[in-house]
Amino acid sequence: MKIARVALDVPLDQAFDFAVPEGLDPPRGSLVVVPFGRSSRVGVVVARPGRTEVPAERLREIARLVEDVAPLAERDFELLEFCASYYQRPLGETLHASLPPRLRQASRRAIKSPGAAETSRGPFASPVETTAEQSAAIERVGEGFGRFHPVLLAGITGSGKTEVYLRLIAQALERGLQALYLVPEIGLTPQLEERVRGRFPGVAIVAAHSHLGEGERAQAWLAAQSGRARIVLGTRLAALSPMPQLGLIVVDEEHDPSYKQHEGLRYSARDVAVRRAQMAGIPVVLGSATPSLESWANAKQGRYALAELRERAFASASLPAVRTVDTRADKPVDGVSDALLRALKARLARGEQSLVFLNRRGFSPVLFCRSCAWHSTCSRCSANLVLHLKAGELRCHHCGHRERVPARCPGCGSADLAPVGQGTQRIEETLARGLPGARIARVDRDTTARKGALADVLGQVRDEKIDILVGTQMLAKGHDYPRLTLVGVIDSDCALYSVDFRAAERLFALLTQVAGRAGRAGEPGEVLIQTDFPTHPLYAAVAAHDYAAFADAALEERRIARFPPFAHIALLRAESKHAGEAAAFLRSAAKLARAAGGKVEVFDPVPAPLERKAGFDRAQLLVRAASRAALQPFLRRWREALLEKDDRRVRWSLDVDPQEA
DNA sequence: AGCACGCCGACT
DNA sequence: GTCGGCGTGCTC
Repeated sequence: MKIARVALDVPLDQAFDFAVPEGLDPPRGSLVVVPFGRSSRVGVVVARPGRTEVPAERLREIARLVEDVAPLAERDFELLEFCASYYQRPLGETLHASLPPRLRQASRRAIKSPGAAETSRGPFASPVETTAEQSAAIERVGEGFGRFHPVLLAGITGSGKTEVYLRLIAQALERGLQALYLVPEIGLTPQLEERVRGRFPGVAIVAAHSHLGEGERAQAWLAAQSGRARIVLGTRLAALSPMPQLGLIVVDEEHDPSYKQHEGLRYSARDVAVRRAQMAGIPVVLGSATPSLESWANAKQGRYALAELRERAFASASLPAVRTVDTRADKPVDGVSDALLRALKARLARGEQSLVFLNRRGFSPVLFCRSCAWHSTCSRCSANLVLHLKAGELRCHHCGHRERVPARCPGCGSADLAPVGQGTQRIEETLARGLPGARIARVDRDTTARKGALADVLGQVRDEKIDILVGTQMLAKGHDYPRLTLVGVIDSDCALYSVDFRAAERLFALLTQVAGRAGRAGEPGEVLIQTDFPTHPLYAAVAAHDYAAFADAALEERRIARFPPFAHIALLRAESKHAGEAAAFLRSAAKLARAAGGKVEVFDPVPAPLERKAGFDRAQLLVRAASRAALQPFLRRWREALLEKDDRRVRWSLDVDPQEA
């Protein structure tokens, strides 16, 4: 009897054996439909053992192959095996995470198969000349075709990194290879997709991201897997899409935190991309104006090649002048300092556009009672409820809970309730009051919930129907505004005293990115950062446009603290509805870890940054090792021990290379 | 994860 | 007397 070992989308480490029916002989990597329990599921054949331990009466038969899907190629399969092993997740779950939702369904509608498209192999003309720096970068990467060749492309905003990517992709296509182009976010910015399509006429290009419909997702995946698609342009999920002739990987904005998945298989698409390039023996370009400290250290230590773009691609575009506004002297009124208000007025008078950036939506982050010190808190989370004045609601930004704004204090009955602090709504209101006649648009998750709403606003900005944009970090990413000459930053100091070890790195990246929005088309840009710490070295480095100075100082701090990239860490997260049980679980997990120890340092369990979320008590436990080689086998042993003592009242997960710790 | 089974509390 | 809470075990 023929046997197939099948991995299913269940959080179990083992695969399940099935009998293979007459006439079928599915190789490893095949997608099959199997009866499981009382339902039918899609599984992936992970092995074809000669025999099975499962008694014949319990062995069930594979129902059928999943139609129209070729088996996963061995190289793609091995990448997913690596991910499962490295990120400590069951193989079945990992394989399924890489499949588009529609292919995971045992019964589904047919997927429209696009005809075999002719695809152009170039040569592809470029509409622009490259600078000497760009040419050097292209050469630096291009010499690595056909071998593993990781390159960090560190290029200031506006230095023309995209042109470098496109020229390299052209080279890959001309060699008959596929290219994978990863970006942090694509569903909201169709411009890039248009640009890529415009650049490669006649080439089959697919986008892969979570904003696609299920049918489109499945089609894109199949096109990538069959080799029909020559360019896959996508977000982190595209890092796992199968590509038989992959010849080049580009990871744009490689420092961006959205490359890390925060649930299930907690992979870093950037790290997976590098590993994938290594397995396939191909070049990978990591591009950023503010590289992650990991990549910067890799480049400095020679593990990655380094290509730098220090000048803007258009000589006319100078870097913006970045200045701090000392908010101890120039006290902001309702969030806005006099200096910022005056600068905005000057732009209005000149018919230029401005952007005011504040990473907090809503009207004010808390409602406060002046007679009894009551303040609005979420009953299910350890967080304040944010006042959303227009909606007349208090909302929790962590669990989604909402309630009506009380007319009187729930604590003492006083009517003296005051909004404390600023959100984007309040800044919008402050500016409308201070700048009568200005055309202001707010852009945050609340105003862009509707599909296409963001594109509409950005269109209005382009058509110069908007004078001032107020918004959250949604505005920081990739859009170009030719008439925008001023960026105001309202309150970024909170990141300076965050407990998160990456907070400074993220703030530097964010400020550099928003600063890059100012003054692109020949007009000089200005950036005003409101702060209580105008002489802080981080702001000084942002003002000097000196990433290297910031990064080298930050790396030195990491070295002293023995944090990544000078150590490798993992976080065991636990949560429970029952008070204290998450912490208790972690205490015994720490004991197990110390027993299994070896070269791994085990910290004490601590409450999670958001200690209570949606009614769950949350805690975490950090472990640290000098190298991946020391950490990985420890994690494997530890996880097995934790699975043994599994307590269903506690949900737990391991986060390898966590973003926060 | 789902889904069944099974054993104790408050209600049509 | 039952409905249903969640603790436990199992899925080839």
